Amino acid sequence: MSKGNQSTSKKSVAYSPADVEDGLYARWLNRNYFHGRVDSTKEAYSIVIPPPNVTDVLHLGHALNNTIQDILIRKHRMQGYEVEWVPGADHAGIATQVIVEKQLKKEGLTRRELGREKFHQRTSAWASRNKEIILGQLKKVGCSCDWERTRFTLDEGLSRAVAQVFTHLYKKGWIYRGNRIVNWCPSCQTPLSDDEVEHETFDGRLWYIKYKVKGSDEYLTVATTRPETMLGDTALAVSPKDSRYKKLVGKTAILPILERELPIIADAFVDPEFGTGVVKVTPAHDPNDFEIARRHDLAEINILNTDGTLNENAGKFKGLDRYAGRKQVVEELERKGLLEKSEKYELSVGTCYRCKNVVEPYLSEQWFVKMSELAKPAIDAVTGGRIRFHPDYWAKTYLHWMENIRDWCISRQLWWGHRIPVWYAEDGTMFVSVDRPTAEQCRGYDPGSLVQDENVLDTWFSSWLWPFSVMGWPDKTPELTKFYPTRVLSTASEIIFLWVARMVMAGYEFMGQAPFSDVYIHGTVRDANGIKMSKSLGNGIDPLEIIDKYGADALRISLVLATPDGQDPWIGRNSFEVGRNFVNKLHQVSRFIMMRLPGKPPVIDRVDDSDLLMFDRWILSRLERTIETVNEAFADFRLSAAAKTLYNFVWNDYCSWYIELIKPDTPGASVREGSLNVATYVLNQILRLLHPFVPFVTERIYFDLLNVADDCDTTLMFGPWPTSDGRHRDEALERELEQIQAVVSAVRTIRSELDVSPAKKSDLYVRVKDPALARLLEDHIEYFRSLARVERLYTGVDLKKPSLSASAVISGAEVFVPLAGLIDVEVEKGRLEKELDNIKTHLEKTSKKLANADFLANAPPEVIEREKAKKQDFQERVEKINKNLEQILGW
RNA sequence: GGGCGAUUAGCUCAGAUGGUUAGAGUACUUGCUUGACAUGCAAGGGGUCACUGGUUCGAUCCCAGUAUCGCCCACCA
Repeated sequence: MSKGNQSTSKKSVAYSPADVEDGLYARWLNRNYFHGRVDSTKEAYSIVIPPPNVTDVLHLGHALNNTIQDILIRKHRMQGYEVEWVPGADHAGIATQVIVEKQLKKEGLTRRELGREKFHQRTSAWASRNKEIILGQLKKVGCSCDWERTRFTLDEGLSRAVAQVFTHLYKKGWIYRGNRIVNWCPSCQTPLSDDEVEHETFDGRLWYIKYKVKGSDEYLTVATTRPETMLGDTALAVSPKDSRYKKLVGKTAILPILERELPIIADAFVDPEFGTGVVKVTPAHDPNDFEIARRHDLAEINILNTDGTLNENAGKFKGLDRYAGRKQVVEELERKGLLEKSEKYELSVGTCYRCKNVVEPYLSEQWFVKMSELAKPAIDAVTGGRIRFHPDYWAKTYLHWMENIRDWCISRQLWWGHRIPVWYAEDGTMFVSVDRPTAEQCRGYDPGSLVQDENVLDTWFSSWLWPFSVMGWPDKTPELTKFYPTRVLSTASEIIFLWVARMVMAGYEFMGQAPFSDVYIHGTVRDANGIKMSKSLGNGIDPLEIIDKYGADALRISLVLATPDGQDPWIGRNSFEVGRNFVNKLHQVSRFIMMRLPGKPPVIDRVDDSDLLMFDRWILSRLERTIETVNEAFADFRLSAAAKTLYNFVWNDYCSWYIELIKPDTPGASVREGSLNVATYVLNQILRLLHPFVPFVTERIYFDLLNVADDCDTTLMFGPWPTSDGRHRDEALERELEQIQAVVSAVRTIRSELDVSPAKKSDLYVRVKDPALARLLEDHIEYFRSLARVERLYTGVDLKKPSLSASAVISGAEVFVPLAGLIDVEVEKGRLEKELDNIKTHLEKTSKKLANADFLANAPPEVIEREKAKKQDFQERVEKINKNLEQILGW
């Protein structure tokens, strides 16, 4: 066989996730492993998925978020909890409607032409298609959701919950209908809640408009960023404290163009320091002006149509778009000499979070939820520590919003969503009821003649109920009893207000307790350049593409490793190689072990303590330390740290050192039985610890290790999860191994720097300070012989340096490798001088410290002792290196 | 205007009641087809821990300020 063929045949031993993942997932599903049982006696651990919007297929952010949840779920399932992870999707009111209307537009249709019924059918079909795609994606990622309990925010059950909540709050007086200034999106033609508005900074202008004072030649100048709104002015206002304008209060000004008479009023809202100190009052298009108008009983003139064009109140500007209207108003003012000036002005304007158009403050009649009472228990829950944020600084953000909470505009002039459960009689009488009012409920009216409110509810009005509505509320279901409250809510920071905060309020109001105890806030996924991934920028990465190329396990562990706690991960396509390589490494080391295993079933769950050699005890000590660190990290929701700990343990301690140390020198020879047992035991523990992160490859290896048929009942999924009793922890042993590692590394460095072929073995001389180290090395030379390419080992306290040998000085020992004919004197000299410089620097630092009387007087004794020991060590090494250098010069 | 976070190797990030020779991955350089793995092994180079002060015997770590970047909140007409 040619070399080329060999290398291709070698490639085939690489782990192939595509051959493993789908089959295992189907198997888990078939066996119903993901289903949470309400009649279980085990303690419950539940999570509800943040329901993805049906508008989008999953992106990397979802992959990350759901991987995090799956890790928590799988770990607790292994720990013996009765686990429930409720999946589902959100109907995403505005977002979905905007997309479907765009599709209609392409076909030359509008939703009105189609009619409400047909529009709803069409949207519904589109949404459920997307929902299936999304749920399929979650399965590809490996999420162990309870698919029997999949929910959709528009499901019948959840819709009943929504209507129930509406009527409940209405009866309490916490839902009201009123004329208020709302954030109106002229493109979506619906109001938005304050939290759905995104503020952006724009380069705008400030126009100074002159208003004539009636019966005089005086003019008042008013500055505005939206000159077209002057068409809706119903007053001018000044500060009551402003002496400049005192005499004008009570007089009348003339609105330019429309020539309407405007009262000049005094209101404390006006800041005399700002602008000209005079404010135009446009009650229908500015929230402050609206308040002023209410105080002064002013008229409210709406100048806009719902689509953002000017209406009949705009006079000759009627029909113009708001911006065209602005331009023409400015031009006309200029012609009339009523525009004093205009200047550049940076302003922040609200935009629609769905369609990105600039929203208009707009007076209309809408439904609102009064929030102040709802917020109280939700504030207490966080200040009282019953709900914890991770990282905890998000609690501040949450509390700041809660403490300044404003009423929530919940009605939307859309068709896609939960219809408001309010019915009207012809005379305007209103009935609020979960279902169409019965004859009894609307006495005196024919129930059939009642007309339901045309509008729907904010999409968040259903998602804020999610933690209990998915479990069947308002019915008292076994699911609610067993699985409410949930444990953890995992999400990115963007929806803390829109969703998390509101869920807490709903949890207290309707269930009497918090919906979860911990809120895990992870970062927002950014691309390799730090730009937020988004559809519109096209910099997103499709998780399925990554799964196809690298596998779901690689996707998962790579995401977790790349996501620092609380910070935004920067992810490029090659970020996933880290995980792919790691998964393969795990697969390879398992192969190594399995190749050595005798035919009989291996012992995987215990070790024989009486049959342990040094390295066996060492890896067990390291394992227990790793288990402790991982469990601590989980307790603090530091998943990335847990993953990193495991990554390092597997790759460095287990593969690079332990396996290499127990690997027999001669090819094909068997590994010592006791060590093979330890290696297998540790592998089993590794598989368990890693299973939440990389469920597929670990389960696959587990089957192979036990050599079980695919249709057996074996699985890692139900644990046990590793714990440590510290029985094998041995610090002294770990120190000893570090000494061996230091010797091996020193030899490797010498050989590498002097360019010695790995094929060539060499002798090793180690001059030790403490005979114990000599014994340690002598006793274990057979284990590290091949790691350091050692032919014969010589040790001793007074060992003579062999001639023509390269040297290295480490703590407590000198290492000599005789390399007659291979040493380039200059290279060796360079090496030693460099090391000498390095040690000298440290020696200086330490000496300086110890020469400082203040240090000696104040530092704790153990710190002084440590410094002294360091100083001595450095000193000895400097002397030794110097000696070795002298010798070289003699060559 | 207010608040929050970040600033450590070319890049992405760890780090510690304040005393470690400041680490990892990646990229880079060199050597290696070694009977688990080239998706690998070994070795190497690379850092005034953003800046300025302060506290301290000692600061990359604590405090204050500055700068830069990012995010959130806010009725600056």
